[in-house]
Amino acid sequence: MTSETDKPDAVDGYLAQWATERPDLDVSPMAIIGRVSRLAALLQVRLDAVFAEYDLQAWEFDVMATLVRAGSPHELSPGSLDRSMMITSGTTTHRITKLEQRGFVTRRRDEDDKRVVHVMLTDAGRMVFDAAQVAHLENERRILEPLSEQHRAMLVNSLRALSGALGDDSDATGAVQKHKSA
Amino acid sequence: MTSETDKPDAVDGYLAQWATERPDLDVSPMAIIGRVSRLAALLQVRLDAVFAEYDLQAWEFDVMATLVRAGSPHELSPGSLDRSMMITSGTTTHRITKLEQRGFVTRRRDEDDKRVVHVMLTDAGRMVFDAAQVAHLENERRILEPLSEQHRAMLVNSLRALSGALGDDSDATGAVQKHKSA
DNA sequence: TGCCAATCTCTTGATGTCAAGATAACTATT
DNA sequence: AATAGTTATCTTGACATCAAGAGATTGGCA
Repeated sequence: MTSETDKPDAVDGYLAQWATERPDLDVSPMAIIGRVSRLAALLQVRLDAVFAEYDLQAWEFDVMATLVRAGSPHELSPGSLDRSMMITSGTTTHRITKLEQRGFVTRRRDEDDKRVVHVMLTDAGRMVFDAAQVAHLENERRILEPLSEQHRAMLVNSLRALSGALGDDSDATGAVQKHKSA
Repeated sequence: MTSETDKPDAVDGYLAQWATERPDLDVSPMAIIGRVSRLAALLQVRLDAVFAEYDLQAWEFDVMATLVRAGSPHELSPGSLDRSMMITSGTTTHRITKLEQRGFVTRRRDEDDKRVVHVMLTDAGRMVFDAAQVAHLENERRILEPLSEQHRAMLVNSLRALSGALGDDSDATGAVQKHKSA
């Protein structure tokens, strides 16, 4: 089931401990799910280090990336940001306020629908983001550099399959319904 | 590079947006790193739902799992828990205190070295954990059920390769040095 | 037209986490 | 012994996040 060719990692260590302590249990799903969770945490540390060089938090980069990705004029409503970033509306308010204080985004009320706010990236925000993004992508490339082309292709394919198992299709804007298990 | 056989997921959507907005940038690393991060968040929601059925937070399950995994007599020092769980000592203190209040663990000072504390799972804690773990593993199996055996094997192998790229070898007890790149 | 339900943003209070440092206990060297 | 450095745990203050709901605005339907 698991290849013997690769060096055992920390999750292999966990699995071995469980095999000793609870040999009656089948803990094999952890080989996938536990690894995804652990790898995400390890990756985050590496990504944060580069964001810090630009005096940015990962969540600040995230907000700005979402605005840039949206295309010109690089503005979205708080509600759209909620859904894109898998966070609650209170968190979005907080993030926008902080970024506004730093001069990276501005708030503007919609004229037609006065409930709506438009969050727009400022020139200063765009400049910081563009610089950070280049470094961020270099960092990501550096992290993946030890992987063979075959391993990268396998990762993309199998991770996409896992996305499918989780129902994360391409028109899922990012929203996640908590405690609503289909 | 990326297979065309699988249904596009949300990350494919992001990549397409970047291809439109910044065609000059090579954002292909996101196909792996972005997916791992997103999948971890999506998985966490699914795992939390089952923990909630046992009135447990994921971090409570984590602490108890670490103690059980350690083997009889199911006790570890706070420092060991820090390192196993990739959290800071302050967080560990808080977690132990909360679990102690719920009667799931006890603190005991070491007789020989009075700096040291032993955190031990209580019978009540062990009973709750054992029940939750069975449900948790069932949940993980259910999540992975849509995946073919081939996809699962690919996932394990390629994720382990990514562990290797991140230097997460089997004697990495869980400790992560922040901002100490190489 | 007037009102009710839906929509959108923001507020509040609680919680888990971290960084930095305080406190206590041990160890090695003199 | 005495002291300095090391180790282990806990404390403090700041902060990002969430759940729940408040406040404001809009749109549909009587």
